[in-house]
Amino acid sequence: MAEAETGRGWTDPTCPVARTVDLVGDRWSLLIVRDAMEGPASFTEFRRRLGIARNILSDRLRKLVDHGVLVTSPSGGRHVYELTGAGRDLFTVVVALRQWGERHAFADGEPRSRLTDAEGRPLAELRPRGQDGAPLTAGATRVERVG
Amino acid sequence: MAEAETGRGWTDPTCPVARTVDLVGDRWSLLIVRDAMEGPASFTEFRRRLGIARNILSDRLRKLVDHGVLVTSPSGGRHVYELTGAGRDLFTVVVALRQWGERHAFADGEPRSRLTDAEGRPLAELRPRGQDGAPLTAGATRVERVG
DNA sequence: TCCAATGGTTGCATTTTGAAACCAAAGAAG
DNA sequence: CTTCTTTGGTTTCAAAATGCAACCATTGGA
Repeated sequence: MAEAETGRGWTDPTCPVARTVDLVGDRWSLLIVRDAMEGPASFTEFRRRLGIARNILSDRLRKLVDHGVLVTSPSGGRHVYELTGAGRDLFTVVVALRQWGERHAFADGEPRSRLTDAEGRPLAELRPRGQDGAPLTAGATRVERVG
Repeated sequence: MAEAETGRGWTDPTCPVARTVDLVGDRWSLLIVRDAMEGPASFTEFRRRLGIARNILSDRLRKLVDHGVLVTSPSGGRHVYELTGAGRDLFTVVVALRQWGERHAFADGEPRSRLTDAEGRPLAELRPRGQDGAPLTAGATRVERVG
């Protein structure tokens, strides 16, 4: 039943937002991807860092592999999970979630982890922009519906 | 029990990514926010567009209001839900999810909705960048852990 | 040969989800 | 003022997802 949603079963088949949520929008997948951004990791490493139940982790890793987000090398003893190109491409989503959380999910002064460049400087804030580079609010955009 | 996670109960209290996932990372909240981006909407409008169960929609709307993502005007007969500033700020997250879905969640030629500017042109692709504007991959960044 | 570590799977109880039925308030229709 | 429809829910209950604990299989030493 890991493949049950490949053909139909999408929440909203024509919406790319809904498809992404269907694939990685549960409580754990994006946190697994977040940790995988720091490098290949084993089942046990994910488990220690996330405090996730074993069977849930097993299920999520299998689904992420099925969906082409992770690959695993089934060599002896110790499996290592690593992001694919599609998985690394989720970096933008993770950063967007992180920046929103920094702005809206903490009280002033609460301790929080930070994402920086190699020299310890914070990243620029992500912002939707037009092809000309001008920032766009939601009101300045339109969804072209296909149906 | 809508407030049970305010004090503790976070999946990973110091991580802004995890906090955001705790707040809006279920199967429906981000789709509600996505639709709310197109303008204020009523309970019934959300229900028709999403095909969501009534009680789940009721619960999610209440939580999103509690979390400061939506506001509702409890005037007669018909409630209207509208994004707050924090809610509109989720636009970046929605666009990031949409762009990833466009790249990785469709087979070639499958019909899909598109997001454009007011003139029908596609948006620029979101990319994490340093303060100097240079694109950054995950490998070129670090998470400063606080614990 | 035994033993510990890794990478899981299998119950089973709890929680979340969802479909359908029910309820209440506000207009509109008569 | 009474009835009917629309809107905005709540309640109920079955099914699915979740998580804890126990168990199993393979690998690689001591």
